[in-house]
Order: sequence, then structure tokens, then C-alpha cells
Amino acid sequence: MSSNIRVRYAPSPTGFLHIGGARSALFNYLYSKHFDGQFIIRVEDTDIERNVVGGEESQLNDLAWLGIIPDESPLKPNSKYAPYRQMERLDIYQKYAQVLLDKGYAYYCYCNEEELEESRNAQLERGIAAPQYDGHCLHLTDEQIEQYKKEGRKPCIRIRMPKNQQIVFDDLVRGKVSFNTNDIGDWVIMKSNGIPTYNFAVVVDDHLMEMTHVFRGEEHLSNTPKQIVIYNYFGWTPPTFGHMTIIINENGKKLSKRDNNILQFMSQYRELGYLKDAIVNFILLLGWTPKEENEFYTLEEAVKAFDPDRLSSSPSMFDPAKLMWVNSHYIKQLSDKEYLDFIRPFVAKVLDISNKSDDEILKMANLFKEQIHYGQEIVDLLTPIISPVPCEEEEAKEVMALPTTKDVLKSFAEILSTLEEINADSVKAVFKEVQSKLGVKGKSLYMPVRLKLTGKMHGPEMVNIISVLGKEETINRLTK
RNA sequence: GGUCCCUUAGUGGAACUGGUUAACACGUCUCCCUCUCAAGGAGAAGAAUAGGAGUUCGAGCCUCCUAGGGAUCACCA
Repeated sequence: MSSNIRVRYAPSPTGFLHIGGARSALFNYLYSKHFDGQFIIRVEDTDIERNVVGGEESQLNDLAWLGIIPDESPLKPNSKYAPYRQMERLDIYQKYAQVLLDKGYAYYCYCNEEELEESRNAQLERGIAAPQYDGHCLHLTDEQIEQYKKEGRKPCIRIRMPKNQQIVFDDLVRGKVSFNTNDIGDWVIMKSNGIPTYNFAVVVDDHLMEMTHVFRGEEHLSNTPKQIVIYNYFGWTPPTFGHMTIIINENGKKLSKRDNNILQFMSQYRELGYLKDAIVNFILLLGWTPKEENEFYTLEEAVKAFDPDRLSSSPSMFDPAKLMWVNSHYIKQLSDKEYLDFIRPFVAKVLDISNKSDDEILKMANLFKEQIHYGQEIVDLLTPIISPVPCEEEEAKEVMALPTTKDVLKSFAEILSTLEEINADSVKAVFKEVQSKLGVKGKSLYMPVRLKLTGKMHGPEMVNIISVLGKEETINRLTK
């Protein structure tokens, strides 16, 4: 069963996948799959100055990692719509620009940067708040054109905006939105290098690729009337638009790539040990709320539950604390095997695991499974257990100076050495025995052992640490 | 500045076509558990729904005005 719903995510390979992009992709994906439609990835690579190598590949990879798999993409083209990279579709845009030119809806413009700047400043000086293209090239004589050509100027193509026309559209997120064309100047559809601008290419592609819905960030809201004018000139039906709220930082500003205190890129979260399910779940809740009170959703569940009516129209703040909480929730859900696979690379950062069995690694990593928020956290937590450094804190020194400490350590090591098997229960029994033998209990019993073994006042339960260290290593450290 | 969008506790946000004490979650705080840190359990504090006016028996929900915030105004996407 499949519908004719077609939606797309259209990244530009000017960088790597960031939170906003992932969210955009996710919601488009959810919408398409909720209605049994197709999800397409089209690469908008017309900004040849800013494209970065590997950008496309890494974005597609990160998306795939999240589970967002396209039905069509540059790597999985449908011949009916291919190609899927705009730079491979240049002839198509040229053709459609020519149609507009022929119909008189567009015209060549020979103005150069300085002239445009000059005109803009002149308008500003006259008190015009939003300067527009002045229409200088709208009525050029043949002589003028000849002159420009002789000067070697390459023209761009501008669209002629209709006058005094109200552009109204029904936004899935915001309801009725309207703009007046008088507020929009004649804008460039084809740059002088023959490459289309975003607002033009996007219309041609969305139409040719038969997109039915477009979910994108609010920053595109003011682009929409420009695009609708093109649809109208061609006599095409525009897709249904939905402009999602922007994501803001803790200062209420749009999340920008320059925000240093918030990680922006998917790869960074991946490296820090965030789980894909947690990230999907977290991003899902950024600007969308489920009808049910449950806020945990797998991607599959989200597809089922997704309802565009519940997209929020006010900005949502990216809250790293909530992300951590969601992630820790998912970590706790992992099976032993999943947890091991997930945590192994982080354990490997502090411990040579080449001659360790899976079981040993898991046992060690399980010490912290309940408390870590993301994988990287285990590195610092594990360090004192693997290679302890004596604690210099005043409180620690006091514990070590207790009159009972020496005896505690000594008899603990003695009794431990008689054990057949080391596990939580047997170690607990050792503590009990030392306690009844010496009459020392609580802090003054446990702390000396803890400090001697890990050099820290804090950490997982003592019995678990000892179970992991094993008899030999424990005694070794206690008697050193 | 023009245009457009938004405004419910620190944060995300719920509240059916207007109908009683404005949900829930994160965070914060307290207590319990406990050798410690976490985790977990129990509980608490925190919002006159930006302000004002109107419509109505009744408004967070409808209308208008004001204020604040944001987005956007490129041969970037």
C-alpha cells in the first residue's frame, strides 16, 4: 500500500549534518512514512563556493545512522526523477528559465555588484526601509545591451514580480500566511555563472520531482511567496508547506553553527556516545508533541504517531540536559550485548582491551551503566578503577589516619585471600566478617578500602568494584 | 527600518468545537535507600497563561490594541 505522498529533505553539502538539518529530515521522513509515501533526499549543491568535500556523504551517513533511509537519493535514483544533485540538473533550470524569459516573466540583468550596492544605498538614503532591485535592466535598449556585452558583462536572470498581488498560502504549522508582492523585489533566478539560485531551483525540482509536501524551517517562511510566484508563472500547483519552528539556544537565538556551548553536529554526538534512538527521540520532541502522555518513541513508533497538527509554532529551545536524560534512559534499556558494543570503544580509551574477554569488559562497564548519560562519561569514571592515584583531599587523609584503618585493611586482605570465589555476595560477607572482628563499621570500614583501591572517595558500590578487580589485584592494591 | 512569525512555571510544553484546583516531562529543592557519587523511590516548591481592552453567563483558547522576542530582507541555501 503506498500513497502518492512525496516529501524530501534537501541538504546542501556546505557542511555536516547538524541538529536543525536532522530535525528537518526527521519530520519529512515521519510525514512521508506516516502516510505511506516516499521520502526523497535531493542535494542542493548550487553554492559551489561553500560546498565542502565529503559533506554529502557524511550527511547521508549520519542520516542513515539515525535510521532515516530515503526511498530515492543520489545513490538510489529513480530514473523518472533523476538526477538528484542540482549541479547535475543545470540544463533543466536553464530550459525553464528560458520559458520564463520567453513569456516576459523574467529578464536579463547586467548590473554589477557596485551598481547594485549604489542603488541600494541611494534607496536607503531616501528613507526606503527595504530596498529592492530598481528595475534598471527591465527596459534596456539594444544599444545598451550591446555596450554591456562589449564590456564583457555576463548577465544574470531576474524574475519580474507581479505588482500589488496578495500571495496567500495555508501553512500546515501556521495556518493562513499572506505576503504582498510589492514587498518583494525582482530577484535573481539564474546567477551569471549559469547556476540557478536556491529559490528557483527548489521550485523547478519540487515540481518535477512531484513533491506534495514541504516541511522546512521557519527561516524559509519569507522565501515561500517568492517561490509561489514561480509556481504561478508556470501554472504549477505548489506543494503544501509546513514551516517548523526554529531551534533556539539558551539565549533565545536561532541555533547557529557558531554556538560553541551547544554541540551542533550529529557526528559529535555520535562520538560522545549518544545513542541514535535517544537522539531521534529527543529531536522528535523539539517542536512536536505526542497526543499520548508517553514521551518515549522509537522511530517506528514515531512514524505511527506522527501528526503534523501537533507541530508547535513557537520556537523550541535546545536543552542539552534533557538530551542527556533521554540518552541515559536509553542506555539503561540496552541489553548486555548492545551495551557492550556501545561502550567498548570508550572503555578502550582507558584500558587495553585486546586481551580482555567480553565478559570482563562488560563487568567493568556495568559498574556505570545505570549512571552514565553518554558513553564518553565512562572514561573518567573508569580511570580511578583501572589506574588509581592516591587521593590528596583532606578528608581522605583523615580517613587513612584513623586508628582502625591499618587493621581494617590488613584483616580485609587476609579474609579475602581465603575466598574461593569472588562475587558481590562473598565480598559482602568479607566486609561483615571484618566488621564483627574489629567492631568497625560504616564509613570507617568502607572508606579505607575504597581509597586504597581507587584513590577516590566516590564511585560504585565497593563490593562490585572488588568483584571486577578480582582477588589478586584487590589484595595487591590493599597491601601496597 | 519594511515584511512575516511567535508569546502558558528555569526549560519543553498539555488543555477536546471557550466551561471548575492550568496536565505531564526535564531541571531545582527535601526526604528515603546507602560506605560515597550516581541511579532508583517518595514528596515539595515554582505560572494571576506578556500587558490592556472587548465579545460572552463564562476566555489560556475568539476580536482589537500595546509591548517584547524571533525570522527574513544576497548573483547563500
